[in-house]
Amino acid sequence: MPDASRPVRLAVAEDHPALRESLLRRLGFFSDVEVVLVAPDGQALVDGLATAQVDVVLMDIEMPTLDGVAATEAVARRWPAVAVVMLTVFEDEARIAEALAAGAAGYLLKDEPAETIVAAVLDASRGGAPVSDHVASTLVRRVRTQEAARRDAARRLDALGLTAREREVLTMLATGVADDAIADQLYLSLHTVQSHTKSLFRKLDVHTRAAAVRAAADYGLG
Amino acid sequence: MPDASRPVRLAVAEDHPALRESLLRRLGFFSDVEVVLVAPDGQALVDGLATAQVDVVLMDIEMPTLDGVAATEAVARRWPAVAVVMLTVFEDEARIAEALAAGAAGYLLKDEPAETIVAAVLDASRGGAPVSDHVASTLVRRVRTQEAARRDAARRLDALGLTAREREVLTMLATGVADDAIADQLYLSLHTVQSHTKSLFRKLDVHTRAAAVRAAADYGLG
DNA sequence: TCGCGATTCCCCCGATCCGGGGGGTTGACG
DNA sequence: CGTCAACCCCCCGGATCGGGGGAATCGCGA
Repeated sequence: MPDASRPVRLAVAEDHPALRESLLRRLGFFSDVEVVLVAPDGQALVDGLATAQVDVVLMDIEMPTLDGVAATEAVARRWPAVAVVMLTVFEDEARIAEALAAGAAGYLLKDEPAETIVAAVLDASRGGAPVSDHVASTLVRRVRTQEAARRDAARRLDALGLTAREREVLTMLATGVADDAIADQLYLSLHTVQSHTKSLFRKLDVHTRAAAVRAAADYGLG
Repeated sequence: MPDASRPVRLAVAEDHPALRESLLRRLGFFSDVEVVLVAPDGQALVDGLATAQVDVVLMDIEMPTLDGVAATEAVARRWPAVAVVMLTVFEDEARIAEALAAGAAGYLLKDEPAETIVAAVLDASRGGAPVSDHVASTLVRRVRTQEAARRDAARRLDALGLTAREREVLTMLATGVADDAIADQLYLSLHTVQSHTKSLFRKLDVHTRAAAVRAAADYGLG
């Protein structure tokens, strides 16, 4: 963990020579970051990290020998204290999610001015999650869509008019448990559980247990 | 849609008088936003929007008569061109997701300086999704967790060593379709499908069709 | 007070499923 | 050229499922 009194020790992984030099030159104007490692590909970065003391990595995605996502995964596994910030031209949701899942702390687009990149590096070194505006917008859209779908599913589930007991039985049924096991766990007769499942099938408009499990999953149960 | 030549027309919904006045005073120093509507609760905001021309709303969450989330939902439904930016002390993921699902364009925490709030309002008026650093961090964490879980599920699915045909059958089975229907759709004999499902049950380590559907859902199929 | 829905329990029966078993053909890979 | 995995087909018996009845109790609101 760096403290505020010394510059953040930075590694840069970028295969394109011109972009790399341009980035290094622009970073050179800032005294609060110090580039201590430069790598033309992911493998070189991982090798270099074995000896260099690094706080933050600025990571390109498209690189030979070991791409940015795989390199991020390797760094996150072997040096969990190192914060990786992606710096790339790709702004699609899949790529962003992939990088974050691999363990990236932040995600910047390459058109950011140097001040923003430096601020992001400092933020990441303090445990923050710096993202470009456009990336934040993508994340917001993703969460919005997911959450709206979840709420809509819950609303449709409510609209089915299930009783409390039916909902309870459905929740267990949704996990793949058989009727007799449900009966045991709810202290009911097998006949009673079958009676409830019959009502459930009618209300869910399904005719097989498997379809009921599927429907329950679609409604967000389990 | 506002253009750059005129100030952004802003509405403020905040029930706490002192906070509201403080916010209005601080916003007053900026010429690129103009507060055209002030409401002490969600209902008053919605009523006011019927007559006022507003580009962006700064919305508190805890308010009487109509809370910020419900008000956001109402605004998003009736005036989809109006961008709502939450401005609140709540920073928990559930609250953030709820607000975004309701249609909020951005989400700011109340300790932001006035410059940041104004910049966020301008961003929102241009279709952006302004979020405080801490909120971005929460969104990143959420996406990271989800995506990592998804990838892990896919990895475990691969580890099962299903054949292409089995995977195909499982995908259909997971939707609740019966064996004979699977046979029809894949141009197979019922016996063949049953043969595949037997292998699937063994590899998935389940003993009922319902549990298989459940397992498939857990592995991210469907 | 009356009725209605929710909950619980029970019976029956045909269709389907589950888990064994058995084989045959093809194609890839050593 | 063998062999092994994948794919396909078949049989059967016991268990379960799905759908059809009916009935008693209880609580809550009309």
